[in-house]
Amino acid sequence: MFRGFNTLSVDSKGRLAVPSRHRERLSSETGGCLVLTLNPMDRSLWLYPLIEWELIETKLAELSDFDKQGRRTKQMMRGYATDCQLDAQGRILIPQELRDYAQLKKQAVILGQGNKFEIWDEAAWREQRDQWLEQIGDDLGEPSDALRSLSL
Amino acid sequence: MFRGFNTLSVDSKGRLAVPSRHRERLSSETGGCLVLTLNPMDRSLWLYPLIEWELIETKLAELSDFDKQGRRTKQMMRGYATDCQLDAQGRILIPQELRDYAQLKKQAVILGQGNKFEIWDEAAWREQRDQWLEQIGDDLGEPSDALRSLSL
DNA sequence: GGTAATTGTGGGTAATTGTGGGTAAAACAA
DNA sequence: TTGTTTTACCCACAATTACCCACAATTACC
Repeated sequence: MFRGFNTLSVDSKGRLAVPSRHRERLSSETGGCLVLTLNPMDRSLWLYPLIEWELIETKLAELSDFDKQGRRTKQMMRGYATDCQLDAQGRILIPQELRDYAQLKKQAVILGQGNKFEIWDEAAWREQRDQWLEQIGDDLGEPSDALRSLSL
Repeated sequence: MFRGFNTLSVDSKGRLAVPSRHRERLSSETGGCLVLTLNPMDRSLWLYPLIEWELIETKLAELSDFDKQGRRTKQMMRGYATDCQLDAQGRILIPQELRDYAQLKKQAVILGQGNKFEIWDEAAWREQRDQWLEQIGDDLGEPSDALRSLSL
Protein backbone atom coordinates (compact mmCIF):
# COMPACT_ATOMS: atom_id res chain seq x y z
CA MET A 1 0.00 0.00 0.00
CA PHE A 2 1.35 3.41 -0.91
CA ARG A 3 0.97 6.23 1.56
CA GLY A 4 2.55 9.51 2.52
CA PHE A 5 2.92 13.08 1.45
CA ASN A 6 5.65 14.99 -0.40
CA THR A 7 6.05 18.34 -2.04
CA LEU A 8 8.09 18.18 -5.20
CA SER A 9 9.05 20.46 -7.98
CA VAL A 10 8.16 19.98 -11.61
CA ASP A 11 11.17 21.17 -13.58
CA SER A 12 11.21 23.05 -16.85
CA LYS A 13 11.15 19.81 -18.79
CA GLY A 14 8.06 18.55 -16.99
CA ARG A 15 9.86 15.97 -14.89
CA LEU A 16 8.89 15.04 -11.38
CA ALA A 17 11.06 13.09 -8.91
CA VAL A 18 9.27 10.30 -7.07
CA PRO A 19 10.20 10.24 -3.36
CA SER A 20 13.12 7.87 -2.87
CA ARG A 21 11.39 5.62 -0.38
CA HIS A 22 8.99 4.50 -3.13
CA ARG A 23 11.49 4.11 -5.92
CA GLU A 24 12.57 0.59 -5.26
CA ARG A 25 9.06 -0.73 -5.23
CA LEU A 26 8.09 1.18 -8.35
CA SER A 27 11.08 0.02 -10.34
CA SER A 28 10.91 -3.62 -9.30
CA GLU A 29 7.18 -4.26 -9.73
CA THR A 30 6.35 -5.11 -13.34
CA GLY A 31 9.86 -4.20 -14.49
CA GLY A 32 9.42 -0.56 -13.59
CA CYS A 33 6.52 0.00 -15.99
CA LEU A 34 4.12 2.66 -14.73
CA VAL A 35 0.89 4.15 -16.01
CA LEU A 36 0.02 7.79 -15.55
CA THR A 37 -3.53 8.97 -16.17
CA LEU A 38 -5.97 11.60 -15.08
CA ASN A 39 -8.15 11.45 -12.01
CA PRO A 40 -11.69 11.98 -13.29
CA MET A 41 -12.91 13.11 -9.85
CA ASP A 42 -10.50 15.95 -9.30
CA ARG A 43 -8.06 17.95 -11.34
CA SER A 44 -5.16 15.72 -10.44
CA LEU A 45 -3.25 12.75 -11.83
CA TRP A 46 -2.98 9.11 -10.84
CA LEU A 47 0.19 7.07 -11.11
CA TYR A 48 -0.16 3.27 -11.05
CA PRO A 49 2.35 0.45 -11.24
CA LEU A 50 1.41 -1.40 -14.42
CA ILE A 51 0.23 -4.46 -12.52
CA GLU A 52 -2.27 -2.35 -10.56
CA TRP A 53 -3.39 -0.51 -13.64
CA GLU A 54 -4.23 -3.73 -15.39
CA LEU A 55 -6.71 -4.53 -12.65
CA ILE A 56 -8.31 -1.13 -13.12
CA GLU A 57 -8.44 -1.62 -16.85
CA THR A 58 -10.31 -4.88 -16.37
CA LYS A 59 -12.82 -3.23 -14.08
CA LEU A 60 -13.31 -0.38 -16.53
CA ALA A 61 -13.92 -2.78 -19.39
CA GLU A 62 -16.82 -4.23 -17.44
CA LEU A 63 -18.63 -0.92 -17.07
CA SER A 64 -21.63 -0.58 -19.34
CA ASP A 65 -21.49 1.86 -22.21
CA PHE A 66 -25.11 2.73 -21.52
CA ASP A 67 -24.36 4.21 -18.11
CA LYS A 68 -23.28 7.78 -18.64
CA GLN A 69 -20.95 8.19 -15.71
CA GLY A 70 -19.38 4.83 -16.36
CA ARG A 71 -18.81 5.57 -20.01
CA ARG A 72 -17.20 8.90 -19.28
CA THR A 73 -14.95 7.47 -16.58
CA LYS A 74 -13.81 4.79 -19.00
CA GLN A 75 -13.12 7.22 -21.79
CA MET A 76 -11.18 9.58 -19.62
CA MET A 77 -9.07 7.15 -17.69
CA ARG A 78 -8.21 4.90 -20.59
CA GLY A 79 -7.85 7.68 -23.07
CA TYR A 80 -5.26 9.55 -21.11
CA ALA A 81 -3.37 6.57 -19.73
CA THR A 82 0.31 7.05 -20.55
CA ASP A 83 3.06 4.48 -20.08
CA CYS A 84 6.17 5.72 -18.35
CA GLN A 85 9.25 4.66 -16.41
CA LEU A 86 11.51 6.15 -13.78
CA ASP A 87 14.70 7.62 -15.21
CA ALA A 88 18.12 7.10 -13.61
CA GLN A 89 17.34 9.80 -11.02
CA GLY A 90 13.98 8.34 -10.13
CA ARG A 91 11.89 10.84 -12.07
CA ILE A 92 8.95 10.51 -14.43
CA LEU A 93 8.21 12.74 -17.39
CA ILE A 94 4.67 14.10 -17.32
CA PRO A 95 3.23 14.81 -20.80
CA GLN A 96 2.19 18.38 -21.50
CA GLU A 97 -1.43 17.34 -21.90
CA LEU A 98 -1.62 15.88 -18.41
CA ARG A 99 0.27 18.78 -16.88
CA ASP A 100 -2.32 21.08 -18.35
CA TYR A 101 -5.21 19.00 -17.09
CA ALA A 102 -3.93 19.03 -13.53
CA GLN A 103 -2.81 22.65 -13.88
CA LEU A 104 0.62 21.69 -12.64
CA LYS A 105 2.87 24.62 -12.12
CA LYS A 106 6.29 24.61 -10.49
CA GLN A 107 5.36 23.09 -7.15
CA ALA A 108 3.49 19.83 -6.97
CA VAL A 109 2.34 17.46 -4.28
CA ILE A 110 2.36 13.66 -4.38
CA LEU A 111 0.10 11.60 -2.13
CA GLY A 112 0.24 7.86 -1.60
CA GLN A 113 -3.25 6.42 -2.12
CA GLY A 114 -3.13 2.68 -1.60
CA ASN A 115 -2.69 1.10 -5.00
CA LYS A 116 -1.60 4.36 -6.65
CA PHE A 117 -0.20 7.86 -6.21
CA GLU A 118 -2.11 11.07 -6.64
CA ILE A 119 -0.34 14.12 -8.05
CA TRP A 120 -1.65 17.66 -7.53
CA ASP A 121 -0.54 21.20 -8.13
CA GLU A 122 0.51 22.35 -4.69
CA ALA A 123 -1.62 25.47 -4.53
CA ALA A 124 -4.68 23.64 -5.85
CA TRP A 125 -4.19 20.88 -3.31
CA ARG A 126 -3.96 23.22 -0.36
CA GLU A 127 -7.05 25.05 -1.40
CA GLN A 128 -9.05 21.84 -1.76
CA ARG A 129 -7.72 20.44 1.45
CA ASP A 130 -8.62 23.43 3.56
CA GLN A 131 -12.07 23.49 2.05
CA TRP A 132 -12.64 19.81 2.88
CA LEU A 133 -11.30 20.09 6.38
CA GLU A 134 -13.67 22.90 7.09
CA GLN A 135 -16.57 20.82 5.86
CA ILE A 136 -15.59 17.89 8.04
CA GLY A 137 -15.38 20.22 11.00
CA ASP A 138 -18.72 21.77 10.24
CA ASP A 139 -20.34 18.36 9.91
CA LEU A 140 -21.98 19.63 6.75
CA GLY A 141 -23.58 16.76 4.98
CA GLU A 142 -24.55 13.78 7.08
CA PRO A 143 -21.97 10.97 6.93
CA SER A 144 -22.72 7.90 4.84
CA ASP A 145 -23.43 4.60 6.56
CA ALA A 146 -19.90 3.43 5.91
CA LEU A 147 -18.48 6.48 7.65
CA ARG A 148 -20.96 6.41 10.47
CA SER A 149 -19.62 3.09 11.67
CA LEU A 150 -15.97 3.91 11.12
CA SER A 151 -13.70 4.10 14.14
CA LEU A 152 -10.19 5.36 13.46
CA MET B 1 -4.10 0.26 24.93
CA PHE B 2 -2.24 3.52 25.14
CA ARG B 3 -3.22 6.10 27.71
CA GLY B 4 -1.78 9.02 29.57
CA PHE B 5 -0.67 12.60 29.10
CA ASN B 6 2.74 14.23 28.57
CA THR B 7 4.08 17.61 27.61
CA LEU B 8 7.10 17.48 25.33
CA SER B 9 9.21 19.83 23.31
CA VAL B 10 9.56 19.82 19.53
CA ASP B 11 13.15 20.75 18.75
CA SER B 12 14.43 22.91 15.91
CA LYS B 13 14.66 19.92 13.59
CA GLY B 14 11.06 18.93 14.21
CA ARG B 15 11.80 15.95 16.43
CA LEU B 16 9.64 14.85 19.31
CA ALA B 17 10.64 12.43 22.08
CA VAL B 18 8.06 9.77 22.89
CA PRO B 19 7.63 9.27 26.65
CA SER B 20 9.96 6.51 27.78
CA ARG B 21 7.27 4.30 29.27
CA HIS B 22 5.83 3.77 25.77
CA ARG B 23 9.08 3.26 23.94
CA GLU B 24 9.52 -0.42 24.47
CA ARG B 25 6.10 -1.24 23.20
CA LEU B 26 6.45 1.03 20.20
CA SER B 27 9.81 -0.35 19.17
CA SER B 28 8.93 -3.99 19.65
CA GLU B 29 5.54 -4.06 17.89
CA THR B 30 5.96 -4.46 14.13
CA GLY B 31 9.71 -3.95 14.35
CA GLY B 32 9.37 -0.38 15.54
CA CYS B 33 7.55 0.80 12.41
CA LEU B 34 5.12 3.62 13.14
CA VAL B 35 2.73 5.66 11.07
CA LEU B 36 2.08 9.33 11.70
CA THR B 37 -0.88 11.03 10.04
CA LEU B 38 -3.25 13.88 10.52
CA ASN B 39 -6.43 13.83 12.52
CA PRO B 40 -9.05 15.06 10.06
CA MET B 41 -11.39 16.11 12.87
CA ASP B 42 -9.05 18.43 14.72
CA ARG B 43 -5.80 20.16 13.99
CA SER B 44 -3.74 17.45 15.61
CA LEU B 45 -1.77 14.35 14.64
CA TRP B 46 -2.24 10.64 15.18
CA LEU B 47 0.59 8.20 15.76
CA TYR B 48 -0.14 4.51 15.18
CA PRO B 49 1.99 1.39 15.50
CA LEU B 50 2.11 0.00 11.97
CA ILE B 51 0.02 -3.02 12.90
CA GLU B 52 -2.80 -0.78 14.10
CA TRP B 53 -2.51 1.49 11.10
CA GLU B 54 -2.92 -1.40 8.72
CA LEU B 55 -6.34 -2.10 10.19
CA ILE B 56 -7.30 1.50 9.51
CA GLU B 57 -5.90 1.34 6.01
CA THR B 58 -8.01 -1.70 5.25
CA LYS B 59 -11.13 0.04 6.45
CA LEU B 60 -10.30 3.11 4.37
CA ALA B 61 -9.64 1.10 1.23
CA GLU B 62 -13.17 -0.22 1.40
CA LEU B 63 -14.76 3.23 1.20
CA SER B 64 -16.17 3.99 -2.25
CA ASP B 65 -14.54 6.54 -4.51
CA PHE B 66 -18.00 7.66 -5.55
CA ASP B 67 -18.95 8.75 -2.03
CA LYS B 68 -17.62 12.25 -1.57
CA GLN B 69 -17.00 12.32 2.13
CA GLY B 70 -15.53 8.85 2.11
CA ARG B 71 -13.17 9.72 -0.68
CA ARG B 72 -11.93 12.75 1.11
CA THR B 73 -11.37 11.03 4.42
CA LYS B 74 -9.37 8.46 2.50
CA GLN B 75 -7.34 11.06 0.68
CA MET B 76 -6.49 12.93 3.84
CA MET B 77 -5.59 10.11 6.14
CA ARG B 78 -3.72 7.97 3.65
CA GLY B 79 -2.22 10.90 1.85
CA TYR B 80 -0.60 12.28 4.93
CA ALA B 81 0.33 8.96 6.52
CA THR B 82 4.08 9.02 7.06
CA ASP B 83 6.18 6.02 8.03
CA CYS B 84 8.60 6.66 10.84
CA GLN B 85 10.70 4.96 13.48
CA LEU B 86 12.03 5.92 16.85
CA ASP B 87 15.66 7.07 16.64
CA ALA B 88 18.31 5.95 19.13
CA GLN B 89 17.00 8.54 21.61
CA GLY B 90 13.38 7.46 21.28
CA ARG B 91 12.29 10.36 19.10
CA ILE B 92 10.28 10.63 15.89
CA LEU B 93 10.84 13.21 13.18
CA ILE B 94 7.63 15.05 12.33
CA PRO B 95 7.59 16.25 8.71
CA GLN B 96 7.27 19.99 8.19
CA GLU B 97 3.91 19.54 6.52
CA LEU B 98 2.39 17.81 9.51
CA ARG B 99 3.91 20.28 11.94
CA ASP B 100 2.26 23.04 9.99
CA TYR B 101 -1.06 21.26 9.91
CA ALA B 102 -1.14 20.79 13.67
CA GLN B 103 0.40 24.23 14.17
CA LEU B 104 3.03 22.68 16.39
CA LYS B 105 5.27 25.21 18.02
CA LYS B 106 7.90 24.52 20.66
CA GLN B 107 5.71 22.86 23.24
CA ALA B 108 3.56 19.89 22.37
CA VAL B 109 1.27 17.51 24.20
CA ILE B 110 0.91 13.78 23.62
CA LEU B 111 -2.21 11.86 24.67
CA GLY B 112 -2.63 8.11 24.73
CA GLN B 113 -5.81 7.23 22.82
CA GLY B 114 -6.23 3.46 22.85
CA ASN B 115 -4.83 2.18 19.60
CA LYS B 116 -2.89 5.38 18.91
CA PHE B 117 -1.43 8.58 20.31
CA GLU B 118 -2.73 12.05 19.66
CA ILE B 119 -0.27 14.92 19.36
CA TRP B 120 -1.29 18.56 19.86
CA ASP B 121 0.34 21.92 20.12
CA GLU B 122 0.23 22.61 23.83
CA ALA B 123 -1.49 25.98 23.67
CA ALA B 124 -4.02 24.75 21.11
CA TRP B 125 -4.78 21.73 23.27
CA ARG B 126 -5.47 23.73 26.40
CA GLU B 127 -7.75 26.07 24.55
CA GLN B 128 -9.73 23.22 22.97
CA ARG B 129 -9.93 21.33 26.19
CA ASP B 130 -11.39 24.21 28.12
CA GLN B 131 -13.87 24.89 25.37
CA TRP B 132 -15.06 21.27 25.26
CA LEU B 133 -15.34 20.96 28.98
CA GLU B 134 -17.64 23.93 29.00
CA GLN B 135 -19.77 22.52 26.18
CA ILE B 136 -20.16 19.07 27.70
CA GLY B 137 -21.38 20.69 30.88
CA ASP B 138 -23.78 22.88 28.95
CA ASP B 139 -25.38 19.86 27.28
CA LEU B 140 -24.97 21.52 23.90
CA GLY B 141 -26.03 19.05 21.24
CA GLU B 142 -28.17 16.10 22.26
CA PRO B 143 -26.20 12.87 22.83
CA SER B 144 -26.52 9.96 20.38
CA ASP B 145 -28.16 6.71 21.47
CA ALA B 146 -24.79 5.13 22.07
CA LEU B 147 -23.81 7.93 24.42
CA ARG B 148 -27.16 7.95 26.11
CA SER B 149 -26.61 4.44 27.37
CA LEU B 150 -23.01 4.95 28.36
CA SER B 151 -22.10 4.81 32.00
CA LEU B 152 -18.63 6.04 32.91
C1' DG C 1 18.60 14.64 51.33
C1' DG C 2 22.21 12.99 48.44
C1' DT C 3 23.70 10.04 44.82
C1' DA C 4 23.04 7.39 40.67
C1' DA C 5 20.43 6.11 36.88
C1' DT C 6 17.25 7.34 33.51
C1' DT C 7 15.05 10.54 30.44
C1' DG C 8 14.53 14.70 27.69
C1' DT C 9 16.95 18.07 24.80
C1' DG C 10 20.28 20.03 21.70
C1' DG C 11 23.63 20.06 18.11
C1' DG C 12 27.61 18.30 14.76
C1' DT C 13 28.75 15.40 10.84
C1' DA C 14 28.21 12.35 7.06
C1' DA C 15 25.25 10.21 3.85
C1' DT C 16 21.23 10.46 1.14
C1' DT C 17 17.90 12.79 -1.64
C1' DG C 18 15.86 16.47 -4.55
C1' DT C 19 16.79 19.72 -8.21
C1' DG C 20 18.68 21.85 -12.17
C1' DG C 21 21.00 21.90 -16.41
C1' DG C 22 24.20 20.17 -20.44
C1' DT C 23 24.53 17.09 -24.17
C1' DA C 24 23.38 13.35 -27.21
C1' DA C 25 19.94 10.41 -29.22
C1' DA C 26 15.37 9.90 -31.00
C1' DA C 27 11.02 11.43 -32.94
C1' DC C 28 8.57 14.44 -35.80
C1' DA C 29 7.67 17.89 -39.45
C1' DA C 30 8.59 20.22 -43.60
C1' DT D 1 16.76 14.46 -46.71
C1' DT D 2 17.28 18.42 -43.28
C1' DG D 3 16.01 21.16 -39.44
C1' DT D 4 13.46 21.43 -35.19
C1' DT D 5 11.57 19.69 -31.13
C1' DT D 6 11.23 16.30 -27.72
C1' DT D 7 13.03 12.72 -24.77
C1' DA D 8 16.76 10.05 -22.39
C1' DC D 9 20.98 9.99 -20.01
C1' DC D 10 24.67 12.04 -17.52
C1' DC D 11 26.88 14.98 -14.03
C1' DA D 12 26.95 18.33 -10.17
C1' DC D 13 25.30 21.14 -6.44
C1' DA D 14 22.23 22.23 -2.46
C1' DA D 15 19.16 20.88 1.01
C1' DT D 16 17.50 17.57 3.93
C1' DT D 17 17.70 13.66 6.82
C1' DA D 18 19.81 9.90 9.63
C1' DC D 19 23.11 8.84 12.86
C1' DC D 20 26.10 9.88 16.51
C1' DC D 21 27.67 12.05 20.80
C1' DA D 22 27.08 15.11 24.86
C1' DC D 23 24.88 17.63 28.43
C1' DA D 24 20.94 19.00 31.50
C1' DA D 25 16.95 17.88 33.93
C1' DT D 26 14.30 14.74 36.09
C1' DT D 27 13.22 10.69 38.58
C1' DA D 28 14.28 6.62 41.44
C1' DC D 29 16.69 4.69 45.13
C1' DC D 30 19.32 4.30 49.22
